[in-house]
Amino acid sequence: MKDNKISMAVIRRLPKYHRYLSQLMDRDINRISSKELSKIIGFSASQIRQDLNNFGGFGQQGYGYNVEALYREIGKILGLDREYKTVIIGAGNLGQALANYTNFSRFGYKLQAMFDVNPRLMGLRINDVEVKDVDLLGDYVRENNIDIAYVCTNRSSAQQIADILCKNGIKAVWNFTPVDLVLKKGAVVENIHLIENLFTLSYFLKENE
Amino acid sequence: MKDNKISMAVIRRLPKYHRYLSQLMDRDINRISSKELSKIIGFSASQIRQDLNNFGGFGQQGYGYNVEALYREIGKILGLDREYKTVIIGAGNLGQALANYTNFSRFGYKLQAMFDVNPRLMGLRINDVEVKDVDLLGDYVRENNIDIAYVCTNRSSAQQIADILCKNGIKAVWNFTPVDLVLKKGAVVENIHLIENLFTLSYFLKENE
DNA sequence: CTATTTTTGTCAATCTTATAACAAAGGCTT
DNA sequence: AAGCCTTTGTTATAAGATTGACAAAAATAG
Repeated sequence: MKDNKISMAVIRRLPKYHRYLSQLMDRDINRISSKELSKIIGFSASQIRQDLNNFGGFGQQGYGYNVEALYREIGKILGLDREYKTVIIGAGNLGQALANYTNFSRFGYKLQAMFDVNPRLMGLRINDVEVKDVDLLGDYVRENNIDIAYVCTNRSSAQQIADILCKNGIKAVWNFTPVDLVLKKGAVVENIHLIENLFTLSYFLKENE
Repeated sequence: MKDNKISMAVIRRLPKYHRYLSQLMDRDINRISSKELSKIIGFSASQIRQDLNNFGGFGQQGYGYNVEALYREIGKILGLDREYKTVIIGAGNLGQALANYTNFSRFGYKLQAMFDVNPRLMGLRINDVEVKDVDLLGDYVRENNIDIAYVCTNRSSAQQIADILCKNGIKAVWNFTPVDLVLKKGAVVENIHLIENLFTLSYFLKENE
């Protein structure tokens, strides 16, 4: 497996490969060519071969790719071969929705605790996880070696929460607030900017008319 | 305003311009150069100028861009100069979270109704919007000329819902399920694939170590 | 009113990403 | 077992996106 600088475009396609391979496994298909995969996933066969070849030759000429092996390899590349301790900050509807997603846990993202400012939510248990006072966040993250924090607060407290997280050694932040968080060098971030996605949707709606 | 084929990369940056311009307006700044904007938004000044120039020369040499005018122009490009009738399918935590977002309504996305299969949720009012039986979805969409549907169902019913929506003239689908929906030609789709975003986050986490 | 500074719009160059082409490897058929 | 067919890995080519450079326009300063 060569490791020299995979392009962003490739990385962002990997989860989709992973998902489609999982589907193939469900259908008990254990072999697939780039051409067949192209048909169902919508990327060109050439692109698929080139993408996968970034990580070493998983395929075999005249045969194609072994679905299960490829699925596992891509999982490994994405870091799904280990567990992550996660917390949710903001126990509103969105935070609760994320807490209830069984899928995340299935792939190794283990929710340890939730935090909120609202005293009425504290002590509540959602999907067997307790909502704690956000004042305890920093200590909790540090003492429990939390890997990933899902930030579902409102816009105004997001950066302040991010600062607390970074100060206490968070490794990754999943940001659901409409703010571009500034993090320390040790931490990475991915954003779900809902409103931006909705705006592009209405752009395409107009274009399509 | 030239209209000949704007690239996808540009489109996806527009909402971010819109957001930062809004911030500038809040701070009563009514003029900005590409260089200054570059510093706060993080795109290169050259890219900013080229992006904006796709839609016609909004700037003025020696002066820069008028913040409010530019904000309004980008809003217009994104289709924010009109209202959209929306529905939510799936009134679980996520559906409820979306129903409670005041931001969407502020930008013209007006929630008309919610739908669910669960009889216990029917009749419930969330943020003043009623949860209806999903069996009524098709008729409702057609009769009320719904523009956009937010699909927050589980994976297994998503495509079936999409078919109903298309058959009844939906124009856009905002898809929160981990499925790639197949739509009729008249409809556009944007996906929020949470798990894919989370996977890339753990990839970056590993890379960053 | 003139000179200087700022800053855009735009063209050219570079860098990145995607597609096409094809030799080499290996499976499959008869 | 021989020959044909499939399919990869990889290189070459094309397309797309970003950055750099600079003339022309307009503001600002003196």
